[in-house]
Amino acid sequence: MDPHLLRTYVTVARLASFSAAARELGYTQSAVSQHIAALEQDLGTPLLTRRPVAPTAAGERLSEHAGPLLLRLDAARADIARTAAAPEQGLTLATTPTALGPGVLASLPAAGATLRVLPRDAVPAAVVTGGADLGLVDGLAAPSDPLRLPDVAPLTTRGVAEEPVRVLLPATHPLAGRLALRLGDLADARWLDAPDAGLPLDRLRALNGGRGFRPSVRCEGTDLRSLTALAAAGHGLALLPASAAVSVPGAVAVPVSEPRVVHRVELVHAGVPAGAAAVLAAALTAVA
Amino acid sequence: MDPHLLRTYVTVARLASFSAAARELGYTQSAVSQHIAALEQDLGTPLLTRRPVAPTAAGERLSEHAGPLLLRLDAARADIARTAAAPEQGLTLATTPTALGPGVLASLPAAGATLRVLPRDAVPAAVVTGGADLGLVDGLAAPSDPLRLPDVAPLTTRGVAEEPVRVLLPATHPLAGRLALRLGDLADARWLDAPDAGLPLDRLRALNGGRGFRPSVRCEGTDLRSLTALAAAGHGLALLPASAAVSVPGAVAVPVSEPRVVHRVELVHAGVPAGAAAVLAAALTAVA
DNA sequence: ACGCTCGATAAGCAACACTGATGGGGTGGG
DNA sequence: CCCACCCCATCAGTGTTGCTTATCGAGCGT
Repeated sequence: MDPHLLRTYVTVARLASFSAAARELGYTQSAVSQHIAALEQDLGTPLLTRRPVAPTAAGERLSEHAGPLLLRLDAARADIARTAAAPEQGLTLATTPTALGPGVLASLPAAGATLRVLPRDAVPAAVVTGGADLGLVDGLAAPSDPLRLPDVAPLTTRGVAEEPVRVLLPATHPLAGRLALRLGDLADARWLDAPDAGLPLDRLRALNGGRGFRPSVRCEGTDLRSLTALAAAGHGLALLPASAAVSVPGAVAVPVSEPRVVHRVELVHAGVPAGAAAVLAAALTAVA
Repeated sequence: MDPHLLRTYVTVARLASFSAAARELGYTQSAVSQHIAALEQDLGTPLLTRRPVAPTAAGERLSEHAGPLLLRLDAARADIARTAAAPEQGLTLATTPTALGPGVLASLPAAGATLRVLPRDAVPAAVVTGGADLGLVDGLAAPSDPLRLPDVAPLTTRGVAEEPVRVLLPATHPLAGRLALRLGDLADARWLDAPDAGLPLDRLRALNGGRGFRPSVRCEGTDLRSLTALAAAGHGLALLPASAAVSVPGAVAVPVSEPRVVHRVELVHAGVPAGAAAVLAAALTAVA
């Protein structure tokens, strides 16, 4: 289970082609073929069907493991590089789009920081691999409960902000006039599925006992404006933090009364922040 | 970052000796020396001080990463072996000592299953590496909230049981006569530290805002009887699930009223349980 | 001062990991 | 229908790697 073999396996699986993977990795096709053969011999089972190239059941399992494994490997390497030498360059902050509430925005420095808006899972990854000094992740949680994060590497988190959530409904929706809504009443509606933009549909489904919250349009990317436009056009409902759920023409944002969940933002960093990162971290947590 | 190099690094760090690690791994001392040198060159920084052999700061970081990394590697290998061929042998159930409540015990089959009582962290590890078909882990949680588990590999969990917790106090303790106690009132007392037996002192401290709950005697191993004996002898307090906190002579178990936490037991398994494992899983979850 | 142990280093050798070339199987165009 | 093409598997060749044995210098206890 050499990491190199793992890396070629994932690219082959992704591109569904030995030759294309070889080109991308800078190997010959022969080498890639031998890599896969070595992996299959090591694990004692075929991982890919040839012609067409597709993962077998065992290969599916490996695909699921290989990503986090390689990520953790990079995280370890980055962590060590970080402790070995802290060059302290320009500060970068990775964040999900919905984590940028008013409190956070207020405490950003006027200049000198770069912001990377990423999908939800990519934020911890960026922080552990050194792609960002600090990260902001958000999610739904019971009040004052911590978020559940993938522990790709040792991370420390601190709560930064909590705010109520609202449902974004088209103005024509029968419940659009309500002052507050229970999520359970909307379980049978169609919901927008936008995992990159921080809309955790599976999380809602879990809160509801695994039922309901069927997805309508799936929306990839991290742009919130498109999402609200979709909701206004009646393509599905969306659950957003109060500050992000602005009422645009054609849509209204109604507070959620039940269950008692809040939109929570957490600051995540690897190790102990130093220099400019420490200043920003202090400013961000002072809001809370 | 070859896994082999990682493995030799962790054994060298653990044994604090190149030669001893070489003996344990079946290499020559020279090979181990070259392994470490290769790692250090790859990462561009010294990892160990020689004479005496001890990890540097970078080495400490690596130690923290290497364990989960190797565990996940084993988990991937075991997972693939599992999907490739399901031999379905004798069923083994890994469990923490305090997870074995009355409900769980009642639904165990009369024979044919083996039980492995392990420290808390070892249970998920055993399940993902195939050392056990099912696992039972326990911990403190808000009612009906899931536990926080290390995600060494994709695991599925299901709640099995919840029960109130009690504090085990020596009979001579000033609060021993109370009908119920608030944990906050006991933050300044000395507590038994028994991580293997499922007494999460750090978790209590976190609930209390990071303060208090100083450890007294540290008790390694998974034996609950020793723990209650220690508590009865006045060496420190212990927080246990109601069914485990039997009142022995010299000690009383008092319910906890605040904060509202329960002792929760979860069934954990990798993939979809089949055969005898599925039967046991169904029996266990039927209790909940 | 001596002997012992520990880790680093040098040299040798076998196994490995690539490359380039070749072959067989499937597919689409002429 | 057959040929040309693309794909992956396999083979032989070669430079590199990874391990071993052997030797050395340094610290430590006697």
